[in-house]
Amino acid sequence: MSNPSNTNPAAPAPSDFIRDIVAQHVAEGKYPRIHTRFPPEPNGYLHIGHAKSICLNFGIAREFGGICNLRMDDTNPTKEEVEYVESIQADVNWLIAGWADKELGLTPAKAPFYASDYFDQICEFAVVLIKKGKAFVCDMTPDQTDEFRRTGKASPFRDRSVEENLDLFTRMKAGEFPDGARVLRAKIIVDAPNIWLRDPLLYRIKHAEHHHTGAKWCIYPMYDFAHCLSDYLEGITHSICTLEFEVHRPLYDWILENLDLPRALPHQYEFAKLIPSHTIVSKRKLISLVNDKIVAGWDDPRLPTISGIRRRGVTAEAVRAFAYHIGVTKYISLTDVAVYEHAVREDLNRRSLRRLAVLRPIKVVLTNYPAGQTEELEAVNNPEDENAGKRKIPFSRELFIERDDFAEVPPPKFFRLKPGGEVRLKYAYIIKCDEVVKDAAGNITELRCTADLDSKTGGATAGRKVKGTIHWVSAAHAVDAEVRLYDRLFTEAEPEKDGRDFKTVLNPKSLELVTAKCEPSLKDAKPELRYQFERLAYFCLDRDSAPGKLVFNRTITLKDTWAKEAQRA
RNA sequence: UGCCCGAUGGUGUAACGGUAGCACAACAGACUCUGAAUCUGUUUGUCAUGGUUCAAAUCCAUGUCGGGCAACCA
Repeated sequence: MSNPSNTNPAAPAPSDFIRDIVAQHVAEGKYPRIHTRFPPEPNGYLHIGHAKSICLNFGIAREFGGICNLRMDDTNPTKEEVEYVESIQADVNWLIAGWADKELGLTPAKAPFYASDYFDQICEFAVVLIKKGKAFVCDMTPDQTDEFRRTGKASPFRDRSVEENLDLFTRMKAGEFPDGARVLRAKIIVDAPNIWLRDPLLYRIKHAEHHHTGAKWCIYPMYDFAHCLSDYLEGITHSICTLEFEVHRPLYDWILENLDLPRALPHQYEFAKLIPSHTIVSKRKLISLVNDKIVAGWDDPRLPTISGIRRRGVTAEAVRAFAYHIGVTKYISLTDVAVYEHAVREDLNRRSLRRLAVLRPIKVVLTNYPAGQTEELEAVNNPEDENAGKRKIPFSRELFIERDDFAEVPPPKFFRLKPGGEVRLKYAYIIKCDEVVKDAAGNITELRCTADLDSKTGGATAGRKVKGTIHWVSAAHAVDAEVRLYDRLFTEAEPEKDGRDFKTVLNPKSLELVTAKCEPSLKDAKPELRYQFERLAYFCLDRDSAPGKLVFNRTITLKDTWAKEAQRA
């Protein structure tokens, strides 16, 4: 178990500086209950970086007996869409299923939370600030506002009367002014060292339909105003976000502290977001990979999107184990994809059903095995799990083996099949290669071998030691499957290092299609199960499969020390 | 430029003034009817310079390097 806290209550829970703070608060009894939230903006698909945040927020709720709200941070109607709301919900549910479902906070309607559901209350808070003389309506153009804020100058509208501000804000809300004509601003410090305290914008005019509130509003709160108040309204105790919001924290606190709120205030804590190697995570660049048809869609198994990860066959448990391993700090670092791959392999090794399948077949004929005879051989489903049971595999005179498992001129330390050499067929016989048959062009078309008929697993000479064991499939019984061999999308750890165009370092072999020969039991492959094609890789059934048409995705290869060895030679 | 944050092996992380540990990676070996898994072992580290202290990765100062913010985005 890579994340002991997943199943073993006695194992140590993850520990990091944020959890230390939370634990301290729990010890002090500072809050009646720990309450976190995951607040994505519904303007794109969730990716592995979000997964880190989800695991952190839901994990804390889980470990400290709290709640974590999924909240759509939807304060900008021109960028957000229902399609994204739905995908976010699906991705979060998938990632926390069976792990933190009980910690998922839901609205009375059993739906996720929406910041836009608080627009009435947020608007009332704006009025409170105006009445306290702590907010004003500003008529400057966006360019002027930028200029004044950059240079630390006061807006000429800063000292409007409360009455005028109230009137203007009411009329903003009523739709009397066009987009951009006026904004509501907090009155804090015009030349504060922290830009976010230089009379920041609270509300702007946008005559736009909102995916959740429809045409009700033409003014929308800015992130800084909506976020802290949404947190407060939901009773959030620990508002955990990424490092770029660190400089916003004084504003977060200022708004809440200047509203005379009766309940305990939430506090913001920041951590470094995940930067995974060998991929890109930026929304804009992900979109361009999709639009340029470099990948097949948002859930292309090569993408680091949660939907892509899921389709690739990675389990939620593996993603959570990965999140556990990388930890949480304020240090911005590049996380080697090897850490992720290790978590995926560890999980798949434990749960996968072993199957025999040949990706690049070469025919083998056992000349001393009776034509027309078929045997059923017993095979173990999962050596890591006795309860997975056993199955039968048919064996006959003509077989397929992997092209890589035969070498006419074997390199040093090659202990697979070679002319005159012996190898064991897994669960079956030891065979010896007598003859290599080639076509006119010199391509190998067939290997003629003899089997040691007493060497069958369990048989008289079964104990004979041969160095290699290879997988195989009975030619007459094999079922074909389309197999999609996925690999890393980029050849470089940092595709955009030193400003290079990430499209120049795409891995040309990130997807390779083959038609594999599979053992017949794979006809009944199920989408919810995971398979290891022995000695090759882990696979899952793709949703493109149909009755009579098998499609498998390669999730990840087995570690291959031989490939490394062979490369060195 | 201003403000803010950070720096521990190749990579990621722990050590909360008292033996620098763990994971990944790499390498070597054992085992193996998966060149997988498993097991054993090995290599490699506190950004720099001062200071405080019996004792500093940890506290302080300065510097260096890296990052964030300076949207009517979040």
